[in-house]
Amino acid sequence: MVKEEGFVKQITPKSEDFSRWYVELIRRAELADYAPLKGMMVIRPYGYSIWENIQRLLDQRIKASGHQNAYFPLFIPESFLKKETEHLQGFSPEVAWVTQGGQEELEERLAVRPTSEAIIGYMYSKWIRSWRDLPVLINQWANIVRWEKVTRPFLRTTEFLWQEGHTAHETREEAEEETRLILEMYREFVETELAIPVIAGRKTEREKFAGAMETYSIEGLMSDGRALQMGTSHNLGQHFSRVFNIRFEDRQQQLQYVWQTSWGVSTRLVGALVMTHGDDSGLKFPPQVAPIQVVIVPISLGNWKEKVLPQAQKISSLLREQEMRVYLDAREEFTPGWKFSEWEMRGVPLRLEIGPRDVQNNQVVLVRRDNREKITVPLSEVVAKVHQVLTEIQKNLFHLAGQFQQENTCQTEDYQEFKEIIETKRGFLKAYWCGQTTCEEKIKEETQATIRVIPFGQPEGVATHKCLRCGAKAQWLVYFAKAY
RNA sequence: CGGGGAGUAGCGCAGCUUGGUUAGCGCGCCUGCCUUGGGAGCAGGAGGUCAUCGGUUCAAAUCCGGUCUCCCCGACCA
Repeated sequence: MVKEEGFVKQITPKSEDFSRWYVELIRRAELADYAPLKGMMVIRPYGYSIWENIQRLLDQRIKASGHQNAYFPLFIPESFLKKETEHLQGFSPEVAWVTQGGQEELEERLAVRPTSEAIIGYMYSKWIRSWRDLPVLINQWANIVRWEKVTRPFLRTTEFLWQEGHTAHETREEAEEETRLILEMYREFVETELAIPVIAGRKTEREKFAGAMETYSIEGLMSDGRALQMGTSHNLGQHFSRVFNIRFEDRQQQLQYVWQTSWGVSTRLVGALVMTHGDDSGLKFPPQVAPIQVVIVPISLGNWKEKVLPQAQKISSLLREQEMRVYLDAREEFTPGWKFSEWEMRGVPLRLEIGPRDVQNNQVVLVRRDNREKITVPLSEVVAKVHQVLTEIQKNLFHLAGQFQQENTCQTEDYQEFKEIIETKRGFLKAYWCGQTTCEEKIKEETQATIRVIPFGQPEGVATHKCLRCGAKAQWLVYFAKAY
């Protein structure tokens, strides 16, 4: 174990200033850089690679559950957006408009999609005629524009990348089932691949998606004690089908409006990875989504190019044959020590060192990013061992994040104590709530904490408790937190 | 969108109060030698429309105004 200090220079320690640490790290690790436009960023190759891994792993799940990918237009005519007033009102402050094409003023303004319910709803009304056409299970990978006032790299940018699923069903029950199934898919995905434990549940009326009947979400707890919404799944009911006239003839030959859902996760997940796992030395990526899973650093001593490098290259190909993402850092202009620090900062889960001594002894040295443990491994066992250690790191990161979440989740029935905890420790706060929006809003005003989620699996006897703020009969046990 | 802070070499900063030769420093970068198992050393070198536009002045990084961008704290959101 080596002291953290001195490993990474020029990055503000996480404990000292979390926000600075976050933005400095993202730029130094080359995940992203600011574009010369307000609130816009460039996702650089190293950062985009994470998104590609997220896409690949999530896309597999989306397709395995019967959905297909498609692509809808970037622009939405204003009249389409206006049809659903609740939806429009929810988004209007953050819609970007196109008013001119070439030299000509457009007759109708075009919205740059803030989400695609409207245009997809319109298309569905053309495609759906009979119950035999249902369900429609479509997903699109796309970019979205929301004119946000306050932006932060990955967490909230004016343009971002996401996946949005839009489905249409015969019955309310089927739509509800889809909504819940997708939320569960998100939970499993985020916990398995990103190693981030989340709380799944239902959103309150106030936090619901504009135009939705129900919104479900998964919420993670970042290591500064603030909550981050990491994925949402909406049961849209018949709101949009009534507005866009998406009707079908049911099994009893009756005309019905379809029941719809929509759901998405975004490039925000990359920010969640940074904030959940990173430390003072830099990033710490779970192997499943790490751009580079193993970095091989040959120790450049003496005639290392003849003795050490070939061995390193051989190991590199062996690991690549196993579909591992490997980078052999044979650059001569940097010393091994420099490379160690650099790759730690950039979050590579496992480093493989090989020097003259190791070649002599037919071995390599593995060093874990998560706990800095050094493991000497005989050459013959390298592939198996690397595989095993990567699996352990993935598990360990999830375990550590889970521990953090537990340690930072409190429950209280005392409003004064609630305020203190939110003020000092932050984290998740479980508390009873009467179900009234007015109470929810007052708590937000007074403490800045919002109800992140009404978790599934409510405990017995909630009604015997009192609302945290008003003292009325409790309806739910909910998770409060300061949120991003 | 309100309140506060900032923009000088790739990065981190000094210089600005009190305008005046050639705008500095550390790291990084380039060349060479030498090194390399936790961010090596020496020597030489390159790199700047001082965010941007305008104003004041004989003279502006420095003074005044507009704009853009970033950071922090609030109201809104993936």
